[in-house]
Amino acid sequence: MRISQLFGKTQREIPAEAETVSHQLLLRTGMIYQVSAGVYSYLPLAWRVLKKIENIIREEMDAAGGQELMMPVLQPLELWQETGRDRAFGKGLFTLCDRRDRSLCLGPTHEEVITRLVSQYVRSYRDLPRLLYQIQTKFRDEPRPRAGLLRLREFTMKDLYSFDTDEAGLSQSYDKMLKAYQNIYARCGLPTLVVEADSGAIGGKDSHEFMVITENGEDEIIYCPGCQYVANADKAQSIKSKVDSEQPLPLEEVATPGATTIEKLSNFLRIAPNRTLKAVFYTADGEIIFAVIRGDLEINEVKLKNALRCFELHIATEAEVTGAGIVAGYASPVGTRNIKTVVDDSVTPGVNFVAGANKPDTHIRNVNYPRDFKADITTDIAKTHAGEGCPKCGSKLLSTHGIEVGHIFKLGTFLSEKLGAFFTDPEGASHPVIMGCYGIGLGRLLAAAIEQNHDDKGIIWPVSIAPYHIYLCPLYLDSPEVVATAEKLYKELETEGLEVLFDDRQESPGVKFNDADLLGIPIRVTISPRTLKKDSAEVKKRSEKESQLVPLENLAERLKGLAGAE
RNA sequence: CGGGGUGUAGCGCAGUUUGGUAGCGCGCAGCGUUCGGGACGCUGAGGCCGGAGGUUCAAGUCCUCUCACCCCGACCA
Repeated sequence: MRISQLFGKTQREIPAEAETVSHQLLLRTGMIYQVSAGVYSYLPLAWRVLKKIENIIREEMDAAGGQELMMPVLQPLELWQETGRDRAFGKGLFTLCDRRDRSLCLGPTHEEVITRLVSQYVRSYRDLPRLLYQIQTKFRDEPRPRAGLLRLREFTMKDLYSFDTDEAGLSQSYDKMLKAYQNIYARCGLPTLVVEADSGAIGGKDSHEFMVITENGEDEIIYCPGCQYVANADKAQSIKSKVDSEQPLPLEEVATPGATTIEKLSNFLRIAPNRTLKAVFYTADGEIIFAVIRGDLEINEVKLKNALRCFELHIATEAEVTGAGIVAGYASPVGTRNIKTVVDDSVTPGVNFVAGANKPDTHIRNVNYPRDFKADITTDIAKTHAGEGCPKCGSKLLSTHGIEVGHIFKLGTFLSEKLGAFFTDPEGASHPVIMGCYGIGLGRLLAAAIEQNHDDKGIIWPVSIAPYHIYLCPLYLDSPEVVATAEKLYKELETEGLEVLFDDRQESPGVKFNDADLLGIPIRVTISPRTLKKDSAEVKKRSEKESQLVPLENLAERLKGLAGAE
């Protein structure tokens, strides 16, 4: 490709819109153009990269036994109502009406469609297992699209769905995908970490995420230096510090004017925060919920949401709280009736906690579970922080950040049951098909690759996903010899199957070199009167500082080796 | 949805306080001199000042309403 003909231009200045490195570089290189929040056009360079990523994914899916198919973006809302997941996605679902006033949605994913499809064609255990996948545009009305391609409303995703007869089969499918995913990231030049994850709106049990570790990633990862434990902070558990048990003492009111926070309360009463109870109100699908946790801990809303099995959860508004007859700042589980209460397991050992009294400026001492209050649910709803003890080995946990570039789930049977995907076993009995699903966002992968591979000059593409292999860079185009050599080499290299970006522009060396670095093409080949004196070209890898002179004679061969080798 | 911010040429910005002919740098076009890490000179093109309504002799600037985008929080590939 001749740069003079290429659609798209590099930009010298950093667009004000962009804060993330990948976003800045994608804009500066002229690879993407924003159409609307979280919606982009992909220019030729970006599209080439995306197609390469897509092909790597396709090859690995096929190698793992996947069969590619295609399903629609436009889906009847009814299908989503059948599984109830229209509510799970909530406002994230793009919905619309057709001319007959039928409700449709733009598919945020395709489990419903494929499960219905499978229900039609899978009848017997002989039809299983199956691994089906598609690479398709998906739509999610994200509350906040951001960081260029890292969080989009319209994005391309590869989704594979597995269908098995039993748990062992599901585990096999799951492992196959886990390995296939590791191959994909390795081939894309992206080191990733496999992390235990929460399954969110997709639902299901086991779930892992693939994380690219970068300090500015939006996910927090908790990991253990002592063992193999790694988990998303939303999911991570830890050993909660212990507070010595005591003999339960009788309840006792105490005046605590102005002590509306745990900090003020513990200062006022001169007790450690872990001897107090923190009470937080939430509204879960419209119902007021009471969450109780030890004062030194915080509530993890993802865990709380899972415990409640609700669709929508937010901290209760003041109106919602007072409407339920509760005094904010002095709320207490003691004596609270008719409100569903979720209690963190840190609270259950009795240690004479201080809790609110449900009246202004008053707390109660010596509150103990279950003597003084009841819990509808007792489980772990605490945020896990670095520094706490690893749940597996007890070492101190550490934390880092990452970008989620893939997510795999064991779904089980809830979708197949609801959508009627059953098979008959050898004994003639009917069972729901056991499902798994496995997703990778292509744009996100591309952005993560840039986050991971760049310097202050620009992108440093891994060869496997680079838009071109070679940046052919002739200097001094007023020299006929330079032009002739470059033109000849351009044809030669392309004949050899190398992908060449030919900088045929009449620009100064500085401009060309800077663009070469910005665009991050793995190998730069410079031709100038200086190199021609030695019948050579200068070859420089983007990833290395040093260049070398290579004789023109077998240059094509040498370059082929370089491009293939990485 | 809550909080913060920004909309003026393709990009980065000034101008808004105090209303009075819309500016700068980069980029773009032409000519010339240059040329191994974003060269220089001259000439030129390019603007519904995000949109609507209002105040005024006069609005980029003042008032009202609105829209879009970015950033921080709750969601996710």
